[in-house]
Amino acid sequence: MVSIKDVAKAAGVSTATVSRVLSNGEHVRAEVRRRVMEAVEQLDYRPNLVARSLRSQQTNTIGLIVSDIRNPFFTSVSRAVEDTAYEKGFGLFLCNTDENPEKEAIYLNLMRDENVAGVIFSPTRQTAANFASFNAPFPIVIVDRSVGNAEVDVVLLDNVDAAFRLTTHLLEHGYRRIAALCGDMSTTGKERYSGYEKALRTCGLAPLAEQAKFVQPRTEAGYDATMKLLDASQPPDALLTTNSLLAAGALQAIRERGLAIPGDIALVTFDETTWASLVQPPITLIAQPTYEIGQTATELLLKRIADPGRPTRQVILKGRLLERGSSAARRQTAG
Amino acid sequence: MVSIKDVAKAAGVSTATVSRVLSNGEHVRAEVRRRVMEAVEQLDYRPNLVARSLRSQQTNTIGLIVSDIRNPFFTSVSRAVEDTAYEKGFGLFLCNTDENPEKEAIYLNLMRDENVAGVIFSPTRQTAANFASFNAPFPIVIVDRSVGNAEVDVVLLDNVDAAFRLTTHLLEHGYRRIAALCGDMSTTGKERYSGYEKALRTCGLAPLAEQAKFVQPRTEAGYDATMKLLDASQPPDALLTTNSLLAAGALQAIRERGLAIPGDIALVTFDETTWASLVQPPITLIAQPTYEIGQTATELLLKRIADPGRPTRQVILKGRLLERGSSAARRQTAG
DNA sequence: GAATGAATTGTAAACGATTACAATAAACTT
DNA sequence: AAGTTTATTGTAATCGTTTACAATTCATTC
Repeated sequence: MVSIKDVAKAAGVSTATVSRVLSNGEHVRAEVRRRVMEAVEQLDYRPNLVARSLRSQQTNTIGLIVSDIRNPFFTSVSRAVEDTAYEKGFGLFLCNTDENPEKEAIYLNLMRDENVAGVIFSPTRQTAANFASFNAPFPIVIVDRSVGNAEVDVVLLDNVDAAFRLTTHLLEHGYRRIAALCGDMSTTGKERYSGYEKALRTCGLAPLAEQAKFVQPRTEAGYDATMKLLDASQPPDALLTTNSLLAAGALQAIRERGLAIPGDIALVTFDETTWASLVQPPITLIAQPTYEIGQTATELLLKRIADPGRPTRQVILKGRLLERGSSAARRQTAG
Repeated sequence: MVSIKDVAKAAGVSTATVSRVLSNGEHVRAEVRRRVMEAVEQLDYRPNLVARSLRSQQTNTIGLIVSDIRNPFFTSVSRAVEDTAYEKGFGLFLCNTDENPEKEAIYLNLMRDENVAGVIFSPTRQTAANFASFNAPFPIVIVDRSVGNAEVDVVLLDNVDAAFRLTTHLLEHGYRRIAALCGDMSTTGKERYSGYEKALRTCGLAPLAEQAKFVQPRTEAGYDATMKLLDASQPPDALLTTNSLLAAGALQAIRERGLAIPGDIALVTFDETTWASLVQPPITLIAQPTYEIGQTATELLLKRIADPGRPTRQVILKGRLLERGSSAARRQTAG
């Protein structure tokens, strides 16, 4: 493997000069620069990034730590992150934590060991809670979740507002017994529950204790919880889930019980997916600007890497309510 | 940041001894080992992986280069790769190429610069064709695609067989005018076309030229191509697509034209997705063992990293045909 | 008890870049 | 023309490890 020494020798200069040419080209005579570039071409020299990192104490890699890349929300965010990082000359390190605080800690440590330039992180509530006490040697941008009072860059949806609107939409369409299935590991689930509750209270309703559940953000958990709701003595007339995995499970359960959407029960959720619009009836949902979230988070991160002292920023984005068939207006009944 | 020197000082030994304790613990007295470990604990020392990489000329990072992580097939594969790598103490570098040979080259070079231990790669046909000429300084395992005659580890589906079975399934269910939409950037698309054609010929049929199309593996392209097929003077009575993106586009088009599945046209495809089983009717498809593919590829890669001289292996997996409503038996007609 | 060998530890040279500092040359000043 | 800048280049230290080799200790053997 050809090193900077070989280039220096070939060009008849010192390694310092080669380095200068390659880093910015300044402080070098044009003629020498030309000779060096020629040698670089000739030898097909490519700087060893590991050596460069060691000496300069910085890498061109950022980390992305999410619960599961298979969650369509994170799939899309990750693509945006990778695109944006790529444009700016950064590589992407991917980590799946399964909402497991231990894996989160392990990966954060790995990021430290790898000396990444920064990390985009979607933490569990648990980790988010004592986030302030964790002082990483690299900048972190939080996505999709919120972290107590820590001074940190954040990009996330206005979850309370989004859930409020989604619930209000149901209320306005005549639904009254509205159940909610919320993810139990993230602040996101909690916040969306707040919005749901607020909307109900605004109409003088209270969320029924047995109808608002916090469950693991997984399809199977969505299925199980929905089955229980449907089999209750007073089943809901509408169901709100806080992510697409829960929604998929809920839909399966509803289908399995032979119930009609929205005739027997309405279904609304968060996150646009391929299936939500292909299914009959298509699902009403709050679409998050996933690509924008990933892009913004990456831009914030790169800016902070460039200028660690800059003031932190919290970017709160609004969701877009896509009204579709799964929550069509309810025929007026006695209830 | 605490370095190995600090640990050495604290434990009253040389850095070499600390290194020995941390690497395998051999050739060190038990008592000294204990002292060193104590110092490590005390100082919360973590080895700098960048320095380690530079000296030992190897990293614990592998690269994953795919066209687009948002393709559900790759989403799932990537998760398996990350899981398996994580278990073995390796990190994952993620790259999206958009089936663009230039980006492929750029990322392969980046992997070289980053000195990754190895790469799992799903190349375009173009790159696959002159793969033999590209000699990377790291081992590569190819997934999902095949590469001419190069001696290299490969994990992929038996595409010809899978497409043959899928097409035969259609034929057996009474479909005769079977069109195919194949991805145009990969060997996979070509191979699946072969299987499709072979099945037709076995029945004494020939694929109609205007009905077998190679298109970009994107939803929009699937939509456009399907529209053209449906608007032709002799539209097909069945449509086979070679991946889930094309299938989603095809389904949209069929819906938009108000046609019934499978009454007016059957639809079958490759790759299990959330939507394929939720949609009405559910879609008949060849399910790939995506997790197994990612896992196997990673295991092959790690084995080759450990032993570069080992013989290469080609793992050809069979797809599983899931017969569902979208290809239900056709009522016998004059045709 | 000297010689031999094994086990343990330290010294110092890598790995391949960047960069502070010194050295030299060239270009201005006055 | 001597002194002062300024621009260009090289020397060598450095980043934090690993590891070849030498050195030391200690037990074993004859």
